Parts: sequence; structure tokens; C-alpha cells
Amino acid sequence: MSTEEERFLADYSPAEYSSVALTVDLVVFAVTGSTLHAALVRRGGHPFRGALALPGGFVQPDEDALHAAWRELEEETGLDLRAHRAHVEQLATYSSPERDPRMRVVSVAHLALLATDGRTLPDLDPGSDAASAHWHPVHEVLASEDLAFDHRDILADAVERLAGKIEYTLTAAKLVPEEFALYQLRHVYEAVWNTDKLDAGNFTRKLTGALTDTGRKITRSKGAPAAVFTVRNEYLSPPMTRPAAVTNR
Amino acid sequence: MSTEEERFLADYSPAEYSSVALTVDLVVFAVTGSTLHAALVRRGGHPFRGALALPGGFVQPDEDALHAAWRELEEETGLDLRAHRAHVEQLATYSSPERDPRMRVVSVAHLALLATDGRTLPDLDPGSDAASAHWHPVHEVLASEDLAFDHRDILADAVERLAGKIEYTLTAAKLVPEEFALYQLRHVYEAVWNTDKLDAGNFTRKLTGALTDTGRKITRSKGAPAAVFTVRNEYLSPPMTRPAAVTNR
DNA sequence: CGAATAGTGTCTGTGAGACAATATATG
DNA sequence: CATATATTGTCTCACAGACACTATTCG
Repeated sequence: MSTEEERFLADYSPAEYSSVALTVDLVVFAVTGSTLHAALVRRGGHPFRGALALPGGFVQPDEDALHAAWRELEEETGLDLRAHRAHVEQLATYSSPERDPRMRVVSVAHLALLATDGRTLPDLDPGSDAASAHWHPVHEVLASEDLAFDHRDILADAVERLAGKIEYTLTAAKLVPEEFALYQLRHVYEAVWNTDKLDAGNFTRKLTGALTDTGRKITRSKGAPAAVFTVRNEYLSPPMTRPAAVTNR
Repeated sequence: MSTEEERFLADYSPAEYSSVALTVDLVVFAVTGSTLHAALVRRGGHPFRGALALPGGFVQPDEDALHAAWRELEEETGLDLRAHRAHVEQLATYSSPERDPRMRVVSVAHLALLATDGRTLPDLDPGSDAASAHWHPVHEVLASEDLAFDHRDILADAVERLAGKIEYTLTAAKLVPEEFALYQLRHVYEAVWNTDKLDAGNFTRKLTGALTDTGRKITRSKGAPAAVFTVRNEYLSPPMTRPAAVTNR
């Protein structure tokens, strides 16, 4: 132990000081259609063999947790982050002494949002090892699947965080290309809130105030062409209101 | 290193694994009048000698961060938690490798709310050592004082978290006795939002829906007696709206 | 043309905010 | 009585939600 550390410990009384292994766990979300998906890993080894788990890894000595989250996002999913718009933010820290039966591991969970066009999910490194990540529909997983460690809690917390945050911010736009039509954004809201009751007309009216119209239009298979927008204002005022229906609080 | 740990590390590739010291930092809030106060410690030693800092301490091997926060709340402030209603929740984790110049310390910051009657602040162990905590007005400290480490960021994040949270929950009631009058709750909102523009009549109307009237009344120095309420519903729907004025975002 | 979709118009109910009015306490 | 305060009443404006309507595209 260095003298610096000894002086440090002298600051504290009593000096019970122990070290922990610090990891990040990632909740990686992407949307197709009106379904929210998460990138999950099937565990090959003990403990929780065969169960689904969140991707993650150690925080290194020279980086903070957010940096580790970005690095692991690239390493564990095999994503080319130059080709995909991505957003990462801290979720919460899980520190129960028993959360990993092997040793003390404290994990700073992060929320990662990947932009999609709403039709296909980003490729998750098909060539990597057996423990590579695959997309799973979130609300179905939460309803039926067993998850390793405390990853069910983390995943549920992540969904709730995102569901709440898109009420008063345009965080939903992180799940959609930089330029997007309103139906894409609407599908994100439906996917996160697990509902289909969003009136397209009212949705348009409520959101256009926070967006910039590029003047361009795009067309789907059928129907009138939709205007293409970019985000003007990160905050929504007044906020969107989540339908009371499917909300599981 | 135990065999368990070795097997554990084999899960990861590459196995760069390092340990960190894990601490909790506490943002302890209480309200008198319409002013939000935080319990802060004046640092005696290097680094940041003389600067104000948040109370905190190490997470011990057998406890999680929340438990450590409760323990440190009692130890560092000398508060008798049997005599004071208190609420503690996790805020965020601060993990920059340079946040403590002496060694790698990762801190899970927590928000602690102490109930007061709005007239006096809880006593902060007057008999303890020189580094004992004292109350400071939060918005003044943020405007003028230097804080040690990254504690200014943590304190500002805590205020913003609380300011946002009382918009859609009755978390403000954690800063007030279990049974309270509406003016007490209104003062909490004014203190946290750093404003005085809350109309008493409208405030009453908006909140009574989430409260239970005990039927009893209390009287201040002058004026009509105020009804005494308890919390019925933890969530506010529709939410309170924060006045645009003083909000510093 | 028929089907699907985008965006606008319209109506109604709810609630926020401003402020007046009333009731009730103290000194 | 003068003053302070709590609570209710009233009015207006803004907006959410429901839904009809129009315009525009594809097949």
C-alpha cells in the first residue's frame, strides 16, 4: 500500500476499507416495428448456465464507467459504432454483496440506445464466440424468461427509466435516424410503452413544436408521403402523457 | 486469488481486472422556511483543505451501497435516526479515475431527505470532531462556494434530481413530518425550486387529490387554521409544473 | 378506383394560472 | 377591529383526446 493510500485511509475512522471489482452492465435497446428489443447474451458457464444475461465487462484502471460502457458496447456486440448512431447514459449501480456468487462485483448499469430505421435491427457480430449477443423482445423476456444475476431488475429498471424519460424529453429520437418521419418516432413510443393507442394525428401535433421540418418527404409502401424532421429541442414542453392502460408500475 | 476468482476471470476476455475503493457520498437535504439546506463538512486535510465537501465513507464488504449510505448518514452527521424521519435513495455513481488525486475511488452518491417541521434544522452532532457536518443553504453554496473533489457536480445533480422528482411524485413529503399542513409542503417546493411564485390556492387544489385529510387542524401565529394531511398517493397525476422562472437547467 | 397513410380541423372536457371572495385565527 | 392566513370560487386560456375529414401515394 502506498503512502498516499495510507494518508488517505487516515482521513477515515474507522478505516474499514475493502476493494471491489467494478464492472459495467449494458442494457442495449433498439426498435423494429413497434417492438422494443434488447441485446442479450446466453450464458455458457457457471453460474446461471443457459440463462440470458446482459452484456458487460470490467472497468479498466484508466477509464470511467461511461467510457467502459462505450468500449464494451463495441466489444461485446461487435457493432461498428461509426456506422450506427448510439447513445449511452448511466442507469444505476447494483452493489448487493450476493449479486455474484463468485466474488464481490459492483456493476454500474448503463442504458444504450441504438438508432434504427425501424425495419431491421443492427447486426450483432455473427462471427464472434458462442456468447455473442442476440436481439430479444423486451416485454416478452420480462414476462417469461429467467435472467442471470440481478439482470431482470436491471432490465426492468431500464425500461421504466426510458418509458419515463421519453415523456418529457426527445430521448426517443436516439432510437431513430438523425432524420426521421413522425411514424418512426411514434413506433418508438409504442414500443417502449408497450401500447398501440397513440393517435397519429394528436402525436403529430404534440411533437412538431420540438422538431425542425427539413422540407423533404419520404414515402412508405402506401399512403401519403411523410415529412422528414430533425430534433430542434431536447425537452418536450408540455410533456407527452403515457396512456394509463398497459403501464406496469 | 481464489479458484472461484480465477474461474470468474476466465469468463472475460481479455481479463483486465482491477479493483477500486468503493465509497458512498451523501447529499443530505432538509428545509427551513423556504430554503433548502445541505449538510456539508469542512475539510481539514489534503487535498482540498478548507473546502466544503459531502459527508461519506467506505462501503464495507458485507453491505450494499444503500446500507452504507444509511450507516454513514448516522455516523457522519451524528443524527438519531429513530428521532428523525429519513429517506435515502441512490443518485448516481461518479467514477472518473482522477476524481480523487490520491487513489482510485469510485463513489455511489446518495440523496438523503430529512423531515423537519420547517422551523428548525435537525441537530448535527455538535460534540463530534472538527470535521463534523453543518447546514448550508444549497442555492447559495452552488452560486458561490468552492467544493472539494467533484462534489459540486454531485450536489447540483442532486438538486436537479429532487426538483424533477417532486414534479410527479410526493417525494417532497419526505422533507416534512408524517402529518403536515399544505403550507409546509408548499415551502418545500419553493425551497427546492428556489422560487416563491407558488399560488397557495392553486397549490391546495392540485395536491389535495393525492392526500388524506386527517380531519385535524393546526394554527400558525396568525391566520386561519390549516388542515392536517397525510400522503395517500405516492404519485401525482397530473404532475405539478415547475415555474419556468428560476429554473437553471 | 380502392386501400393505406399523413396531416389538419373540430369539438369537448379537464385543468392550470390569475385573482377575487370568504372564513377563521391572533393580537 | 386590523391583519394574516387557509380555502374555495370564478374566469379564461391552453391543450389533450376522440374522431372526422382531406390529401396523397401505391397497386
